[in-house]
Amino acid sequence: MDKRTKLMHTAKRLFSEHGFYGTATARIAKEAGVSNGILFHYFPTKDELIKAMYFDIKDRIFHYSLGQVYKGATLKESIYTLWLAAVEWNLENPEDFDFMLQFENSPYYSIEIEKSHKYVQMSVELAEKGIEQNVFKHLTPLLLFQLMSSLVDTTVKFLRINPELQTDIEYKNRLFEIAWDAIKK
Amino acid sequence: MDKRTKLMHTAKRLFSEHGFYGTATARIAKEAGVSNGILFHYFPTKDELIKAMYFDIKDRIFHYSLGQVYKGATLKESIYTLWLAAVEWNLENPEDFDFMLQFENSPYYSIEIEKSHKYVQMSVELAEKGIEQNVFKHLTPLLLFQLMSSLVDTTVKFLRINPELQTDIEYKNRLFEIAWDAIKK
DNA sequence: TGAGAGATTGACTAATCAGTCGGTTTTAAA
DNA sequence: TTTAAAACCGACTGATTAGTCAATCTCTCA
Repeated sequence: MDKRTKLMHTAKRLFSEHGFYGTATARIAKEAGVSNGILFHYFPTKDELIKAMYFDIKDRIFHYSLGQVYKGATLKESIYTLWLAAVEWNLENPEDFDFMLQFENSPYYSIEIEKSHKYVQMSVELAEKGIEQNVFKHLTPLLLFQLMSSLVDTTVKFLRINPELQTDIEYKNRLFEIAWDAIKK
Repeated sequence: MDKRTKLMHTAKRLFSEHGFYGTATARIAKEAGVSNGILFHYFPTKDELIKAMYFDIKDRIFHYSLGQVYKGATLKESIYTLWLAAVEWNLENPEDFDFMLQFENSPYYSIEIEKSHKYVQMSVELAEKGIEQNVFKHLTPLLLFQLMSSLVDTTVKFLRINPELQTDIEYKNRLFEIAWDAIKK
């Protein structure tokens, strides 16, 4: 693993555990087993490191999710697949999940950053389709996406403290119905 | 206004603007117009200050909300009243809202802290009632509350970037239906 | 082989930070 | 009026911080 990746892994772990505030750059470098200088070689500032990590995580969840949906699926099937992919990815990557929550609720975050990512753009397009087909409530597509996202987050938080339910696909389906009922007409 | 309150006001503004990380205690004291020492007289550590602010905000939103619900209301009416109270309170107190989002998604937060507050306890009791009456989905009461909360947050974020909709009560009712559909059976 | 570019080091620094402390003023009750 | 506690001040400190830099190493390709 190259040092840039090592740094991001270590940073993710420390940030999710101690927050942006509680994590010194020197500590990241030390625990990653690299020199202090190389951190600033790859990431000019601590903020750049944080932002780079955000885009890296979004990229990974995007490619993971995209691999799951298939062409012939109905709208509800597609939404279900994306919902489930998001839930499971976040459960399997708890540090990424914690990092994202912190980042998206910090002053770093803005609506421009959110809109700039393909993952959001794809989801918004899907929302538009659902509205056109009169399946979704007639609301701003971006809002529908944000509602879904926040329900995914809440679901993940809940399944994290109830791990015995994580393998119960029947229960997960019931959790999906919450999100579906929220946006469907 | 006493100095303790002044400090909390200033801290809230600075934290919501620059985050916990970006706000020095010395700056809080300076902009509050008090000495550095008095901050640590009232709050032994920066963390204590942050936690005290959390409980203060929860208290205020709790008393505000409680004043709105009336005895004879149906379950849906009560939920609507609480939903609307939360949305409007957060819109009117954007700094409190930003602070809460940051806090609740930071490593400071835990499920124990959440459960410890009366606001949460009251909401959970209401959720239990809804489940008993077969009006809500049969899920953990705490989960139903958390779902509602996250939908309130998303709604507030949305109304913040669309201020022209903030006075449109008809539109707000449609936004409430999202949350209602999510939890109702 | 050699030259140039990028990767890597770790000691270093200037600034900033949370928290302390010795002392003064204000408050309120006795 | 006395007294003691609480409020208050701001200079101070030791630790920590993000970020720099001059030097060395490693890789690549001509």
